[in-house]
Amino acid sequence: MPQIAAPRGTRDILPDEFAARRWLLDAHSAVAESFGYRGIETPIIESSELFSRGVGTDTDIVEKQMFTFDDRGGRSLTLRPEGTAGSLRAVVGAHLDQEIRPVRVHYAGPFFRAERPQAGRQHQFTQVGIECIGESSPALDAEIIEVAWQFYKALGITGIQLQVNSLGSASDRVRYRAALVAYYTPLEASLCDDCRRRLHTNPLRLLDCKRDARFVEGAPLLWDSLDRPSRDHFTAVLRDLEAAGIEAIRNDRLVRGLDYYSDTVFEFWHDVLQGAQGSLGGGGRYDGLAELLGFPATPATGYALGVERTLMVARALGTIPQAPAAADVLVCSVEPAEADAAAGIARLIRAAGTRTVLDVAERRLDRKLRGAGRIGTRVAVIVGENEVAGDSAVVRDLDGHSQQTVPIAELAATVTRILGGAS
RNA sequence: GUGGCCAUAGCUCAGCUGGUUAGAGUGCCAGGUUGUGGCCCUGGAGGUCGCGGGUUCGAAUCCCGCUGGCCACCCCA
Repeated sequence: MPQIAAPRGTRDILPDEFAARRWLLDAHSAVAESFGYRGIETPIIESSELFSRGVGTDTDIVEKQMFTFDDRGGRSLTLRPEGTAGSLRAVVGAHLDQEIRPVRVHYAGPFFRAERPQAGRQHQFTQVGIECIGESSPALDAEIIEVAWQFYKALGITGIQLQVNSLGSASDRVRYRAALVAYYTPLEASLCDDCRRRLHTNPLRLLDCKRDARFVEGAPLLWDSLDRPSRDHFTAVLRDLEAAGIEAIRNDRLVRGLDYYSDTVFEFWHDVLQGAQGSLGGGGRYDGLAELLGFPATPATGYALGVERTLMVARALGTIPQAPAAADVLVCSVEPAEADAAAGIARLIRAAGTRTVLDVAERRLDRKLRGAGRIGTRVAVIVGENEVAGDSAVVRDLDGHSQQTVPIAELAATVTRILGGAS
């Protein structure tokens, strides 16, 4: 019978990697909370409509990357492809923004997109993110970027490249889109296949075509279509970033793949990862999203960062801390006759708050001690015939190569002292 | 979704133009040391050669399909 494997595009997180992820996730929570963000968790399945209306029907995500299915009542549900729409639905739906403004929240969890899998691109992937909901101040755009910046710093990741741009208001974008289409339409015959498609589906995407770069040079600039408030907003964001000591690279061709963005958009890149994998995360302002979802107009801004890709960078840079040993102490019996006594001693040591592994297998003592070295415990406690007779145990300091016979009453304290002193 | 590369012990890989018992290193288990680790020596277990079909006297090796991984593109985390 064929063995069952994890589905295509999904992976198991085994203990070594689990520790590294927890390190990253804890760092993100800690940094976000240091800015006053509070944790939230929203459903992994949502109404398909949340994304078709929120993210946009013409986006790649909604067109071809969603895992969608009908529930038993015939309602269309979707495995969430991104976190912003759900977070906004949750916060505004619960009227949290009626109590405190802005509402600052952070989250972490799995997301799903049905693209062809590749390193750093899986059907199921993980993002950490924050959303700042209820106010339109440019200071908040700068604030969320600073949170991300501090997060990378906490991970020891240097060399992050921050790109920023402004998409302007919804009406600015309509105006700009028209200007772009007017510019490209006469050129249509000379465009690459992808660009001809983009011209009709998502004209803003024309800007990041690599093949038709020569046309991009002469294309109208987004900035020229922005009205005064949007220009002022973006100028203020740039000023705040500079004041925070964050280097931002203006990229007037940066357009994000989701329809709900307006004004500030940004992305984080790192060049130790090749190609598109270097895109670590991004975000921006989405003042129009709440209305698209049927809620009262509510300005908001936020970001989402890819956990797997960030870990790839941290691994490449060697900033992931060594995973702690699984336990501090190995308790082993010498002969099967001492198994019960050894188990009791292990309980005693655990009760004192020390992580303890018990080995009462029928094998030679030297193999058990070798196992202690493999696990990485710093202390071995040996329980043999003599020790049981004397209500004691041998406590061996594996780093210090010394050992002593200790009465059971003093065992836990002795172990704690060795562990405390050795580090 | 489009195109390309790849798939052999738990892991990293070797296996020449098809040839009979598929190997190495490492890890695992055991013995050397009838109660003391990290080194060393010896032995052992462990493989439907990703899956299915085809060509052939004979397939890990050649062909086709499938599955999975990787790479580029699209796009994005």
